[in-house]
This record gives sequence, C-alpha cells and structure tokens, in this order.
Amino acid sequence: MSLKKVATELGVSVATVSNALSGRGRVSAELADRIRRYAAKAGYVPSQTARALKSGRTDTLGLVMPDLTNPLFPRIAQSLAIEADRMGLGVLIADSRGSAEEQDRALSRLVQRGVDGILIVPQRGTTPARQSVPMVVINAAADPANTVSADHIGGGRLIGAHIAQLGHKDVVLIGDPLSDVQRDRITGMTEALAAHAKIRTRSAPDGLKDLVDDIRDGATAVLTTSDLLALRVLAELSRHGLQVPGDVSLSGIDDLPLSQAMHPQLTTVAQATEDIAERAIAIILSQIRGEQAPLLGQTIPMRLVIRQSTTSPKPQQGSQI
Amino acid sequence: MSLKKVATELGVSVATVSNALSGRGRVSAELADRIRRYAAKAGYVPSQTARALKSGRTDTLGLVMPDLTNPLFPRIAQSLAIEADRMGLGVLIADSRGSAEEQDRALSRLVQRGVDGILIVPQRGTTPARQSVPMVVINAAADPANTVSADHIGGGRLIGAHIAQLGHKDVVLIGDPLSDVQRDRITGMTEALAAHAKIRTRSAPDGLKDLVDDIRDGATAVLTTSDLLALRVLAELSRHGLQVPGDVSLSGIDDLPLSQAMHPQLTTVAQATEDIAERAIAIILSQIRGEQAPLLGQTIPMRLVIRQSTTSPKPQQGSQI
DNA sequence: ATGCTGAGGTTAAACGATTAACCATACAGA
DNA sequence: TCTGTATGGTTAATCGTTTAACCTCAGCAT
Repeated sequence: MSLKKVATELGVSVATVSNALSGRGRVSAELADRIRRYAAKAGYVPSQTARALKSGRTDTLGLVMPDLTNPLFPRIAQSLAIEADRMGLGVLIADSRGSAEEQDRALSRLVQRGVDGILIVPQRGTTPARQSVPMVVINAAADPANTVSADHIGGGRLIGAHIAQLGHKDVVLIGDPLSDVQRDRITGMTEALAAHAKIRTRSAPDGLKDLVDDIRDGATAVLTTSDLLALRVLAELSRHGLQVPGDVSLSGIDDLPLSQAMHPQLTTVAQATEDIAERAIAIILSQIRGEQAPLLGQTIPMRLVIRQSTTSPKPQQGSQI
Repeated sequence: MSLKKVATELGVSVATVSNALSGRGRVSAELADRIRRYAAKAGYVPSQTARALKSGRTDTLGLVMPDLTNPLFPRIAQSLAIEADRMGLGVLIADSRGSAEEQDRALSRLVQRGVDGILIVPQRGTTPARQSVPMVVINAAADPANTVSADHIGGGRLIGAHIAQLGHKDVVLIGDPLSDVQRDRITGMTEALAAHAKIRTRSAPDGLKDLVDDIRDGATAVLTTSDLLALRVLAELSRHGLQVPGDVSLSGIDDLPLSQAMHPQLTTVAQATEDIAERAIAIILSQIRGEQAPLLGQTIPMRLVIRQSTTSPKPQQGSQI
C-alpha cells in the first residue's frame, strides 16, 4: 500500500492524499475524511524509508555499549528503548566488544546506517571518536559536555554516609580502579567517610583475598562498587566463616535483581535509569533538532536502598589483641 | 557525499559511478579504478536509506523481548547483535513490557519501521501475531515451525542425570509453572530422575517456604529452573542453617555471571547463545531471501557446567526418625 | 562503403513521500 | 463585464540508488 495506490484507487492525486493524511495542505473536509477512512481500511502504512530519504532523518538512534553482557545493560537498554519509543524513535544496538577500535567501528556502522544520533556508554577510559551526528555519552565519569550520568560520586557518598551513621569506624572500600565510574564511587565513599572512620582501599579483583585479614584486623564494613562484586565478597567472607551483617556489613551498588535474591538481601544504591534515559533522549533530540543549547554534563542523583546487609558494628571489638 | 556529486566532480554519469562501485555494470578497468579511488578519498558513503527505498530491504532485523530486564537478555542480545553484524544487518530492539498486546504493538512498530525480519522471544504462553515479514521465534517451548530454542528439556535431563549419578534418591524440583520454558526444564529433569529418585515438585515462588520441610523430610538436592531462583533458594536454605552442598545439593540453569560469583559456585546448565543466534539469523536470512525452506523447529543442545554446589548426598541419612 | 558486433558509456525510470509552485473554478466587488 | 482572491486541487521536482534500455563509437568482415 503506497500513497500512489490509495490515490489512484480514490481517483485523486498523491499530493492530495499526502495532504489529507498529514493535515498540512488544503483539502476539503469531506474529501480528507474520505481519504483517511479509505487509507485506514486499506491498511495503508507510510513508508518510513521513503520519508527518511526525503527528510534526511531516520528517527532512529544508535545505542553503543561496551559489553552487552554488562549486568546493567538490560536496565539502561530498557529505559532507553521505552523512552525512545515514546518519542517515536527506534533504537539500534551495537556492541563495542572490548576494544576502543571496535567501539569506533560500531559508531561508524551506526552512522552509515543513518541513525540521527548516538547514545554511548563508552569503554573504560576511552573517548569515542567524534561523529557526524549528535552524540550523548552516558555514565562516563566527569566528562565535559553532552554527558548524562548517574551521580556516581554522590552515590558513593550516600552509601558512605549510611555506613558512617551506623557507627562504623574502620571500613574497607573495594572496586576496580581501572574503571572511571568505580573510581568515582570510591571517591564519594571516601568523602563521606573520611571524617568518621579509618579507610582501607583494595582493588578488585586482586584485593579480594586481603579482605579477611582486614576484617580480622578490625574492619567492620566492606563497601563494594557493584552488586556483583558484593556477591563475590560475600562468597569470600562466608568461606572464612564470617557472617554478614553479623560480623561485617556489606554493600553493593547498582541494585541488580540479584541484590534481592541473595542472603542477606543487599544494601545498595540504585541508578534512576528512567531519569537517565529521559534526559539523554531529551538532549539528543534537542541536538537533532538543531537547538544547539550547549547542554552540559547532567548528573542524575542515585538512591540509597537499605536492606539487610548493613547494620551497626558489634559493640565488642575486643578480638584484636 | 552522494553518487551524483561524485559523478559530476568526475565528469561521468551517476550510473557509471554506481556500476564502478558495485562492480556490476560495464566500466573500463581504469575508469572504475579512478572512480573507486576518488570515492574513497572524498569519503563517499552510500545512503542506506536510498538503497532501502529502491530495494525494499532495510538490512535491519527487529528483536522483541518480553522484558529487557530479563537477566538472559544481555547474552542473547549480544550474540544476536554480533552475528547480525557479521551478516551486515542491524538490530532494532523493542521491549514488549509484560502484556501480549504490548508485544503485538511492538511487532507492528518494527514492521512499520521496515525491518526485514523479526526475532522474538515471546511472552509466556502467547503466540505472537503473524506479521508481514519473516519471523523467527527464540526460546519458546515446543513451538511448531520457525523456532530456534535451547533444548530446555535436554538441559533439564542433563542436570537431572548429573544429580542421579551423584546418587541422590530424593530430590525437589522448583520452578515457575507458568513459564513454558521452565516447565520444559522440569520435564527434562523428571525424565532423567524418575528411575532413580523420589521427586517432589514445588512451584516458585510460593513453594520456596516448603523447601526446608522437604529437606528435613529427606530430600538431598534442590534443582531449580534458573540461576536467580537458585540464589534465592540458597538464601532460604542458609537462613535455616542448611549448608550447600554439605546438607543439600543445589543447581541452577542459565549460567549467569552471578553463578560464578556466589558461594558456593553454582552448578548449572549453559545455553549456547552464539549457536542459537547463528541459527536464528541463518533461518531468518534464508526466509528473507525467499528460500522458503520450511525450516522446522531447531533445538540447540545445552551444556552442563559442574561447579561446587552439587555433590553426592551424605551417607548418613539418619536424622529423619 | 555497409552492416555487425561488442565495449563502454549515458539516459531515464523507478522506489514512496513531501512540498513548492501552479492551475482552475467560483464568487465578490466595482 | 472585468479584476481580485479564496478555495481545492494537481503537477512536478526532489531525496540517492539501482538498473533496464538505449546510444555511440571502433574494429572487422563482406
């Protein structure tokens, strides 16, 4: 069903049909009505392709992620897909599989496919190559412009403050220092805890094995930079007979489904992925439409989710000789 | 950079440029070479949109999933995205958010966007509405044609046989009976265990609370239909002081990242998502190209991953007075 | 010279929608 | 009667590629 077919079958010109359906040109009310009804009945669906060719816009966004296997991907993808859909946009996915080169290849493939804009969660420590279409960076730490990110530092502060308030005086922070995001989270935790507690920092995954020593040495809480890492820490602790939260408090970040399935249920910090998606798409849409408002890095607050894995430290800290 | 621009700048016709670049028409070797070089230098990129309009094909597939938040989604999406990419296809995602109606809406949106075919992981118990483009169903249980699925029954058998071989005589199976896939997995487990053990079946999530009783009553293994459920079961068991695998063996299915992070590491069954993706895309490509070979449901074997959560039952089963 | 063949191009139509520019009719005002 | 102006359409160009059909020589045989 093309415009032309509808037109000839109705004995009018394609322009009239187009005008009637779009409501833009001048068509008498009754003819417009007749056309609309006929088109609906005949199942006419405008060709996005033809429209794209004419308008130069495909109403499609590209989404590039470093690793689709990343447990956070589903959340972001879902929020983005839903919001994009609300805005009448499609989302084309691409996996940048580990390397910066693959990331750039993914970018240019998307551009060649004609996407109107690109949403990208960049590889650790890389700056994606500039493209000919608007680009919004998601969840990069402290990038200059066109960035929408969860407030990782703030998130770190949130959990740090929670732990400080519980009265912990000796805590260990563990995360992967190669990741900007995780570094930011550690920074936040440190800020919130510095005045209240001794801080030990370990880097994952190598530092996992030192954790038990830290605890024997007096640490009463372990703050991790991700839920998955927290699960791993829990494994390590329980292998050595340490109870959470009895002997140690433990926290994650991300609020993955597993944080509710594990025992004890994990205290964590959630990203407002819907808000991130909404902002990201708003920004990219405004850029696509040429409103070059230099929207600077936007930061979306995180939310503390207190569950069972954190409590006040045991009063008797006597075991350390 | 359009064909036309390249053509006029080189003083030839667009047809010649097109022919030279595609290698299809008749162009003298040296002219073709000159054109190719110039096009490359000028950064000419063919418009996919125009090509799509002319050819009627967009080289794009739609991927519909019931819930992008499903922990299996990343794996499938990644495998599919990579394989599609290898075949020169793009992947447009859509979330069917819970309801069968939303699923059908997602489908028709994709069709309107002009995808050449659709890959769908259907909602539980729904049969997606037939569309005007080829469709391949992924991971539906026992559907008729055009289905590519992990062999869930076989996977169930695999883990069942493993447990039988370990010598368990009394096991409980737990899963969500509303899900076709999970039912299939239970079926497989049952087949493999029927001759060797007493089988108790519980449905998740309500049956979780009965598990401890089952074990006190003599059950020595709990087989779940998913890793996430296994984690939940582990939580329930340890809340009641039961050790895995000391007191009970436990297994999952899916081989999610968490199965390695938890303690003990989970014995599980993995889907060969790459193989599934490859088959699914091969099928849909052949349909798009009109080779209507009535490819019937294809089933991809699963793979047993033995880790630490399963062992032989304790010899002394004396406590059950 | 004349006709043929083949190589190497060019012309033009088509895909489907949008839209600027144009045309025709009716009716009002002078 | 003639001009002016809505009103309601139609024509045709355009976006960038692809491709069937056609044109134009050069070289060759008759």
